[in-house]
Amino acid sequence: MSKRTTIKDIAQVLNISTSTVSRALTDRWDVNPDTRRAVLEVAAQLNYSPNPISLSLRKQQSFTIGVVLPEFVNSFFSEVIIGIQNVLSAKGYNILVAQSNESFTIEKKNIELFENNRVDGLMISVAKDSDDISVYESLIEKEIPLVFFNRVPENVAVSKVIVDDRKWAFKATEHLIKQGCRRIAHLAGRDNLSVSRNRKQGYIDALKAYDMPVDESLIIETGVQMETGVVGAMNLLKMPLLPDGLFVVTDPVAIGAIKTLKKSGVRIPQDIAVVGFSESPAATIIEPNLTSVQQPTFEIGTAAAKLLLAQMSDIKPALQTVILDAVLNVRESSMCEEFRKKRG
Amino acid sequence: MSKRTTIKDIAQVLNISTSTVSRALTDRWDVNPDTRRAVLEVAAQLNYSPNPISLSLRKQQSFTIGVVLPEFVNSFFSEVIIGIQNVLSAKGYNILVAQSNESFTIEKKNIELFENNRVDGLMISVAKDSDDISVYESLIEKEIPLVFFNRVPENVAVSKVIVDDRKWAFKATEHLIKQGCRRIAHLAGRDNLSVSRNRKQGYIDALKAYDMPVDESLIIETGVQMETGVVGAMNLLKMPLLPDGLFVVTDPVAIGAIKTLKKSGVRIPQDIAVVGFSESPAATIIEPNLTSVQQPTFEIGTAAAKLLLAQMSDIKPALQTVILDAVLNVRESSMCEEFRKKRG
DNA sequence: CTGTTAGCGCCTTCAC
DNA sequence: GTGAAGGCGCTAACAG
Repeated sequence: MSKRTTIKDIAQVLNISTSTVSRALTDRWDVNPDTRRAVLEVAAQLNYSPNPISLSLRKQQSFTIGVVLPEFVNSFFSEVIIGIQNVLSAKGYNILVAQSNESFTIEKKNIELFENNRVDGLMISVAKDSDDISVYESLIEKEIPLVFFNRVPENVAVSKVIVDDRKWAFKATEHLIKQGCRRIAHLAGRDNLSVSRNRKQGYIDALKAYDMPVDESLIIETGVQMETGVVGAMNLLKMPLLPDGLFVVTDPVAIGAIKTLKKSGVRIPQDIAVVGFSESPAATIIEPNLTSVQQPTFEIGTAAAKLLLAQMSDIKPALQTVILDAVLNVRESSMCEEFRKKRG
Repeated sequence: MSKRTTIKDIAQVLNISTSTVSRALTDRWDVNPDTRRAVLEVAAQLNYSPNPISLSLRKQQSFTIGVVLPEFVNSFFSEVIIGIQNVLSAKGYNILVAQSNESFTIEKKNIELFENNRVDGLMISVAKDSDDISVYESLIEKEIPLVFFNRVPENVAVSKVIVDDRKWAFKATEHLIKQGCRRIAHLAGRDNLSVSRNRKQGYIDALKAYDMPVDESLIIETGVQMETGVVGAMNLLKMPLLPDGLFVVTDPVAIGAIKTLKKSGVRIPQDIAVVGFSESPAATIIEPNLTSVQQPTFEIGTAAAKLLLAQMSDIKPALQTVILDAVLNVRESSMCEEFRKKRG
C-alpha cells in the first residue's frame, strides 16, 4: 500500500483542523460552505478516499458479512451469492464467502473464523451433516445478526429464507401422478438434511392425497450429489418391477440416475418418467431434458440479505421466515403426450 | 458486535500494562515466562481473539485481497477461487470476489472499489471486452501487488498464470486431424479476448503443421457462451458442404452447437466430430459426451495466489509468467473407431 | 462555524 | 522484564 492521502494531508494543505475536514467530507450541516468546497476540491485533487479500516475501528463495525455455505461450484449457491451481493454491496458491505464442503466441522471453523474477523453479520446454509445446533445458539446469544437460507437448522429460533420444499415436492410428485404414473419411486437425500426430509414428505403427501399406497421399498436413500444417483438407479434396476415414475431429491442425483438407467436400456419417460429438484443448468443438456423444480436462487439471496440488513439495523425486528415460491419446469423427462401414447 | 475482550481487559485482570500483554500474546522473547503463561491463561479464559481491524490499521495492511473475474456461475472460475482460497486463507488473508459480468466498465469499478477498500493485492481475470490497459498500468504505478490469471491483458508487464491456449488448441485440432477429419471448422471467440485469439491461432497452427488449407470461411466468430454456439451452428448448417470436424473455443459454445446440429439431424461424431475447450461439467452429460481440453483450474488458483504472495513479500521478485499444462479428455464426440467405421 | 481532545485496539519505540 | 507514550485514520463530544 503506497502512501495514500488522509484527512490530515487535506487539513495541512488548507491549514485547518482534521475535524473540519472530516465534517466537510461527511457532509454535515455545521460547516462553512466555502470551507466545504475547498476541502472537496483538495480531496479530489489528492485523490482522497476514506480509509475504511480506520472507520471500522472507530465505528466498531467491519462492514463485512460472512456467508457460510456447503459449496459454490454448482451454480445454485453461486446464484444465491449474486443475490446477496446485489443487496449488500449497494449498502457498502463486503462479502466473505466460505465453503463448508458439506462438513459440519469445517462449517463450525468457518463460523468461528468469521466471528474472529468481526463480521457484522452471518448468513448460513448448513452442511448436510450439521446436527449440533449449539453453535447457532451461541451466535444468537452473542447477538450476532444471523440469517439462514435454503438449508436451515430446525428447532432454532432464527430468521430464515426457504423454499417450501414439501409443497413443491408435492407438486412434482402430483405432476407424475397426473402423467399417469402409478408406481412412483423416490430417490431421497439423507434424513438429517431438512431439505431432504421435507422433499420426501411432500412426495408422501402427494401419494396419500391421490390415494396411492406409500411403498417404503420405493424410497431409496441416496445423497444430493450425482454419484449417489448412479447407485440409486442400480437399486431401482434390481427391483422385480421397475417403477413407472421417479421423483428425485436433486437434479444432480436425477442426472446420475438417468445416465445409469439409459445405459441399461430403460427409456425415459416411456418406461419411467423422471422429475428432479433445483433446476441445474444440466437439466436442459441431458437427454431427455429433465423436468425440475426451479427455485428462485437470486431472490433467495436478496431476501436473505434484506433480512440480515433488518437485523443489523438499530430497531431489531421480530424473527421472520420468508417462504419463496418455485416453479415446475416440465420437460421431456416427464412429458405427457408421447408418454401416454407409448404407454398405450 | 457485542463487547469483546481486548488486551486492555486482560491487562486489567492481571494488573499489568497492555504493552506487556501485547508482547506476551505476540510471542516475543523479552517477556517473563510466568507473565506470559498468566496472560495466555486469562486470554483463553476471556475468549480473547485479537481484533484484526486494529491490527490492520496499525500495520497498514488489510490482510484482504480482491479477486476480479468475469463471472463465477460456471464452475470454471469457482474452482479457481477455491484454489486461491486454499493458499491465501492459510496465510490469514480474506478474499473478496467481484464479478465483472464480462463488462470492462464493471471490471474497472470493481478494481477501484477494491483499491478503496485497501486490499493488499489484486488478482484479475479480464472481461471479454477489456481493452484499455491504462487501468492496469495505473495499478502497477501505485505498486499494488497484482497477478493476472487465465484471461490476461497483453502488452502489460505483469505476473500471470495461464494455460498455453495456443498449444492446447493445436493438440485439440491435431486430435481431430488424426481422427481423419479433413475439413475442420472453428467456432472462435471474439478477437479482443486473448484466450480466443490464441485458441484460433493454435487451430491454424495445427492445420498448417499437417499441410491442410486454412479456409477463412470455416472460421466462424461466436462468443464464449452457449447461445452463441447456436448461432455458430446455424452458420455451419448453411454451408454447401458440412465440415467433418469442429474445434470450438469453449465447452458452452460447443454444447450450444451440438444441440443445434443434432436438432437438424446431423450425427456426431459420424457427420462431424466436435472438440471443446475448458471441460465444463456438462461435457459428460451431453450426448455424445464432449471431447474437451481440461485446464487445471485449482492449480491456476493456487499458482496465482502464490505469485501474489511473492509480490506482497518484502523482497519483490521479478515478474513471472507461469504456464500450466492441460489435458485433452477424449470422449465420444470425437471418438475414432465407430467414427472411422461409419465414415467408411 | 471551527479547533481541541480523546479514543476505537493494538503495537512499538523509548525509557527505566 | 516492564510501563508509559505515541500513533495508525477517523469521528464525536466539548469548548469556544
